[in-house]
Amino acid sequence: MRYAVYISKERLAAQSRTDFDAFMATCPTRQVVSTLGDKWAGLVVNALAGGPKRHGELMRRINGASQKMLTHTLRTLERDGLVSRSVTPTVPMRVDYELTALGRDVLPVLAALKAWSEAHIMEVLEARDSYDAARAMGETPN
Amino acid sequence: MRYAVYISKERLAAQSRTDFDAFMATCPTRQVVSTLGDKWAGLVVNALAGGPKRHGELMRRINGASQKMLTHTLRTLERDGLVSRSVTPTVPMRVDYELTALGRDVLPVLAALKAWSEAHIMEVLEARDSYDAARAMGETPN
DNA sequence: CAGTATCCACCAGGATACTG
DNA sequence: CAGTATCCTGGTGGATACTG
Repeated sequence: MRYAVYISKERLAAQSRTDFDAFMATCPTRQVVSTLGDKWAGLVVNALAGGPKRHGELMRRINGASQKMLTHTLRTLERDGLVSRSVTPTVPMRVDYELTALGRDVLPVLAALKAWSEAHIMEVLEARDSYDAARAMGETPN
Repeated sequence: MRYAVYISKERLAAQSRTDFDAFMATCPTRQVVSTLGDKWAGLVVNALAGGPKRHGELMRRINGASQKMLTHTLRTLERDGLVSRSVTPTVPMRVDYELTALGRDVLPVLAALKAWSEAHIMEVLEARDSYDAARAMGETPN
């Protein structure tokens, strides 16, 4: 997910429902997944589920994200209307990020994704192991 | 979603639950999303929801995917145990792809994602519009 | 028909250094 | 503190041509 295929909402509204399957470029699901699927977005949204957080808090909480990517992820989420950004112009400045109503609305979906992943990750990993093992030796899938 | 960060299931099992939030590299959700989020995977799984399909059928159905990416997507899904591949060695050969039990199990999650996307895509697009409009003119977020 | 092989463009994302 | 700027890499994914 990672293609910036943005179409106008006018054009989208003009499309028939069946076109969604035919042309993925304009598929709403892909547009959403391309944001939510990007490496850190899910983590950030989850981190913000507990309430507003400052930039630094998120940095410490996410662990592994560079400021660049954290900032970029926050910008994308803000642009998509899932997160709001509020600046307090003190010195040093203070910036708080918070989920919008739309952002809070995604939480259940993310939770469902997370629940499924945790419930089935072992099966997936085992499938990978046996698949890889089969190729490793001379093509004997057993 | 797109980083091949694969860890052994032994190592995963050894981790405490809290580590999942701290180190995304081993986060089950990310592992699953990195497969499902990749450009065509969702479309393919959805296309297979209606029953087994041949390679050519999928090509025509997905519309826009190159054979390379379709094949690659199918291989990844097969490796992850979501799709099974069966070859009939006739001339010309015939290959059928089918969702496994695990694959069918993801459908509800995908459906939830799709439902949310279609329900809220307009809000997202509008948010993008006003965000972009605000930057376009001299920084007047209104 | 169902792939594989090769070449190539693009951009996500990391590292590092600097600013208001 | 919260960013921006720059450089650099590796992987994704498209186009095209070829094979069993």
